[in-house]
Amino acid sequence: MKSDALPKTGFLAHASEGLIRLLDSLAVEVELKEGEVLFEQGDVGDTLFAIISGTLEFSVLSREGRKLSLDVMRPGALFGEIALFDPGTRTATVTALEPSRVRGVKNPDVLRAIRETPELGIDMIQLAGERLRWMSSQLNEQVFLPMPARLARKILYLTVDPSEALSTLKLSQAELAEFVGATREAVSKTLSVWKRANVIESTRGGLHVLDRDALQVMADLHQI
Amino acid sequence: MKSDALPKTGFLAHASEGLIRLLDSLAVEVELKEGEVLFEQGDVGDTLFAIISGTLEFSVLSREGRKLSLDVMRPGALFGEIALFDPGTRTATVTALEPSRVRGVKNPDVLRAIRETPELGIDMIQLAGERLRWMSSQLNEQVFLPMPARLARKILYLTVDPSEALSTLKLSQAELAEFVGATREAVSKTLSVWKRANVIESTRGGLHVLDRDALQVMADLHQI
DNA sequence: TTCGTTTTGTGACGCAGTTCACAGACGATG
DNA sequence: CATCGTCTGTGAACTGCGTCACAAAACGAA
Repeated sequence: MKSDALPKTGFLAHASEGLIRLLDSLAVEVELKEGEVLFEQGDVGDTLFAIISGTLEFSVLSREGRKLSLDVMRPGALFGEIALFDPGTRTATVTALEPSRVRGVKNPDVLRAIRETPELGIDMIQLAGERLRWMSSQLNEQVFLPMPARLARKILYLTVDPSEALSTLKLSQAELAEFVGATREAVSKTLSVWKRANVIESTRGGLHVLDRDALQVMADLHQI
Repeated sequence: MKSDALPKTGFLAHASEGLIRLLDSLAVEVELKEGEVLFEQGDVGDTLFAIISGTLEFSVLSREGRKLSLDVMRPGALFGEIALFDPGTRTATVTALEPSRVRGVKNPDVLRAIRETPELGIDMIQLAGERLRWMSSQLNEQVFLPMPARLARKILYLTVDPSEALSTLKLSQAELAEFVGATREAVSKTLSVWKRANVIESTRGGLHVLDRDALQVMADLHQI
């Protein structure tokens, strides 16, 4: 079961000992294949997860099945905290982008642990705070920024990963479009312009950032 | 200072004793005039607030000064929880819509109280969970729903208040537009249609809901 | 190599909402 | 009651982006 140690990256990098212990002792490990769904928006769930290895996608769905991807989560990330204390349905869908392993702790176990170790409660509130801040920024971008600015931001955000060499992003234009909340065609047209301006270069199923500063400018510009 | 007892509505209705005691003993009361800003997006803040009386507006701003109003908060509501444990700036602006009184507790006091009474930490996490769920639904609506559906939803949401008689909403069309994330003109045109269909009636600076069910339908329709 | 499939590139067209520009309507205030 | 500022209604023009409709690459498999 507990095949590997917890990564010391992401949220876990600065988590309290109580949380580490909780994840080490009471967690159940789950293995996910590429493309497999851990949970879906609307499911009832009472489990908090930590990523041991792999990358998972975090997205929300409209009633008609349109999808808005919000984040790619990496080892050390914690998620699923909403459903923990507020009994209800999941507000997002989490899918494995590659073979991954996560560890889950259930509601009652976390509650018990918090009553024993209040520090753990503070950890959880901090986690919720970060998520809230993040959601708030997403709402802001989606509402106020035009598509090209959102695209530039997502590309910048998704390529800050230190593990990836040279700012490469391996997402198809269709997937990128889901992150940006636009159509594949619109994304394709904007990327074409940026390619001609030597801001990025692209291959089938991926793209390189050549001029980060130029993208930074696009991200702030609210017209073209 | 503590001129009044805490209301037993909103989040405070089901809050733990520890939270009530915290707000009764360590909180500082603040009086707000109509239109006064309690805190602004970008401010640094470390205070959690509870509304004693009045109504406050919760909104986010774009860099260019465009505003998206998200909620009207009433007595018993708790807010400002993000900045509590995650040292950073406020993600929203809170303004008094009428003369109001709020009580605030500072970060260190809450932290100390949580370490003494873990139950309080669970309260806070639950609050954060509710807020997260709410933000998530807002993001969903803003991204996926066309303007008339968003308008119908906001009207329905803002008129569920039991204290107001007969589903009256006292907001100008310009203010409503800020809630919906659209222009005043667009809102005006949609309201005109609904008036002609006897779904609502409107006066200067306010509106009555006549046919809640019809609005309900509009809120779900994704076209027209 | 030669298919078949999945991605990418682009154009034509439509439409929801914005912007701009007024014209009335209402309610305060002198 | 006359006037002024703030709301409301509505049209015309513009536009960003979605929808539709292909064509051209890129890649895998046979």
